[in-house]
Amino acid sequence: MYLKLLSDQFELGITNISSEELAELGGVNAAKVRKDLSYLGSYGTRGVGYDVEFLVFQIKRELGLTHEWHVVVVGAGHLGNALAGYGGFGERGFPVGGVVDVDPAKIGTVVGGVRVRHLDELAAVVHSRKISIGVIATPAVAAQHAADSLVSAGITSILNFAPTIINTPHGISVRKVDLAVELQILSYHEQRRANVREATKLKAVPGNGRRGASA
Amino acid sequence: MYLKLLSDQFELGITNISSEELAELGGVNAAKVRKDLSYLGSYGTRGVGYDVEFLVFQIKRELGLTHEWHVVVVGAGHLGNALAGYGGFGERGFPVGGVVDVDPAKIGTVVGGVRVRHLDELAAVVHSRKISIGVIATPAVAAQHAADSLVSAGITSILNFAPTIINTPHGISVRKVDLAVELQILSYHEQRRANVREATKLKAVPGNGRRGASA
DNA sequence: GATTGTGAAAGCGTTCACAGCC
DNA sequence: GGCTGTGAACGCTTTCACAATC
Repeated sequence: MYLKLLSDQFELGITNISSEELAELGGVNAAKVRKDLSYLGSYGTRGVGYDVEFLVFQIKRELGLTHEWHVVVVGAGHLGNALAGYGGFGERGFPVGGVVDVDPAKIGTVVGGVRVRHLDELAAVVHSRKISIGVIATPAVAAQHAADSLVSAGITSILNFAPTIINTPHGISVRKVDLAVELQILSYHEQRRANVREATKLKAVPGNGRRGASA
Repeated sequence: MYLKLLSDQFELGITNISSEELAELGGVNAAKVRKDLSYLGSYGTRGVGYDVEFLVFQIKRELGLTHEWHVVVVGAGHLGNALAGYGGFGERGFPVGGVVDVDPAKIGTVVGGVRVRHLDELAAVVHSRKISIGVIATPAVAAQHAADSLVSAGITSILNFAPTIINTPHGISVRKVDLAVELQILSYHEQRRANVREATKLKAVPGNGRRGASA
């Protein structure tokens, strides 16, 4: 959040910012901002504030965003195509270094600017392009095989879009984007809204108020 | 998490479960399980445990998952196609009730089992199919217009896949799936691994150990 | 005078421990 | 005896408040 806010401010030409201003932008407490930023080091100036550009650099350094991380996408279907062509990938420091699939019809086609190669060549692709992150964009049944192939190829960070949980050895970082869970959270909000509407409707009917109910 | 674990156990034929067993499965504390479940009501039986099927129903009821929530996908590109055809959508209670786009070439084609209609017809699609959740799968530049159209059509829950933040009136639930943030988290893990490798390498070189460093 | 950096206090979620119940 | 439900204890995160610094 700090990286996003500070980058935006820098784009707007703001060179210096106080914890109070930053807290306002992020909707959090100013003391929390100062304590959070203090973990990076003592980069503020008392009576002045923080240098926006310097802080952006320090946060990027901590997150490992001072250089690019190449990603390989496993699966050249609609999802693989969407991810490889996604505006937020290459532009934000994660260029697509490779796309692999098992479908002969897809191998050789160009997706996201790179030529699709066979899953069996994954290790070669990973090593020649210095790829460090793998993205699984296969159907559920192929996800575990994709994960095993990525681990064999030396990948230690995996982003899983398949609707199934993958098993990996200890030491591998896995993030799962679960669309069903996202929708479940939204459905919970919808359900609460429906409950409120229901309660309001009941209250509006005379004689239906709960007896003895206090404010 | 409880819903997932309990559903899995029910599939396996387990009809009763103790907080201890459930805690073990979820890798959490048994007291936490009991306290969490107590918010649903007192559905356990002392000396026995919880009825798995009953608990699954109660959790689903709380989350609003006892009936289906129809979704409309805005954007029939690769991402829209991937989402509409995603294994975790319809099967998990979120059938795709409509897909809309603005590209004349896409209108009329079939995506995820439904015919693509024009964005201008969104309100009609939403009302005729009783749709309550909108999914934005457009390029960044079109996302705000998509959001405005969804809100105008009466949608109150939006799942945003576009790489930009959308503005909505108060009372609208918005979830954003930010691929760049997912990758940033993985890059942080990679960076830490790289730091550890670096530190190990330095330690391995004789005479490079930090003087006065304790265990 | 303004703002940071940080000990101390407050707040909050988690865990313990046991009374209550089957 | 076994297990739940929950008040109390604990520990971590957030916020306050102010000395240190520009």
